[in-house]
Amino acid sequence: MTPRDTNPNFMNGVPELLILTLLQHREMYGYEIVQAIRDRTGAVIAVGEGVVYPVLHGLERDGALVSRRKSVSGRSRIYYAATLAGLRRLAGLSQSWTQLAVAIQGVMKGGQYAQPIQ
Amino acid sequence: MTPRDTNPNFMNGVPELLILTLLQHREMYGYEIVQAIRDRTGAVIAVGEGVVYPVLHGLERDGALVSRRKSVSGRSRIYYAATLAGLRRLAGLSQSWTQLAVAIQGVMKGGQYAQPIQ
DNA sequence: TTGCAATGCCTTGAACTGCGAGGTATCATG
DNA sequence: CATGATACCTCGCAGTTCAAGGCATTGCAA
Repeated sequence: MTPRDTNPNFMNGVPELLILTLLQHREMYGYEIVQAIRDRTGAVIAVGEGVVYPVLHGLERDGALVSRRKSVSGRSRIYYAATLAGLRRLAGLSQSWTQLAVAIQGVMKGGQYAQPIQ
Repeated sequence: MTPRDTNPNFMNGVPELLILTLLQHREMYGYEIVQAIRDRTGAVIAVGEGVVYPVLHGLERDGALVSRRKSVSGRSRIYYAATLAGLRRLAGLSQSWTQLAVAIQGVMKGGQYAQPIQ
């Protein structure tokens, strides 16, 4: 039922991977996640709120995350934490990504697979 | 004018990267490229002809590739070779991809960038 | 010889993701 | 009191990729 499962598009799902990775150990809220991704990647990856919030909602709908409202110094925030299903999902995404990166790296390094010209 | 340049989508362009990488040293034809990508990635990446041919046409239109018709054992093939512009484009894509992979790797490995909690 | 698989080219429509732009509200600072 | 930062959200577009199909030829097998 989840569209992500029916579509074998090999590239997508990186925002989801990053978000789950960040939520792996401690709970965070949306706005914080946006900045964490920007900061930790040296602004190489800068996913906006228009990406993060829908992903958070989708993951919660799928039971990969749970949320709770919390007020911190007069600010109302929605903290998200990974569930067991979320961690499992992370494991899958993580493996897929590694596999992909290795495959691409392999083609780029190239040489060893190159068949002799003619 | 090239749509690829106006869209800051950080994920895309992998088929293009792979194709230019393969054409870096020797000319190949579309059908061959499809299989080369499948073979060299251990079927981790399996872009179809519906992906490869449009990319080839676009790259040729942009002057990154040149094509020539060739008949080999009764088969008519269109061989593509990278131009200087194509090699420059490959260099850019290659760097972008590496940057992206490193950034994601960094978040996944995690720890070292993590700001102290509190 | 007749059919099927592989080779080789191509296009089309749909799907999905990701993005910018915009909207709301609160708080702190100048 | 106005501006920027915080914090949430949604909408509709755009771009990439994909599956599915169509066409023609070759070669092999039944």
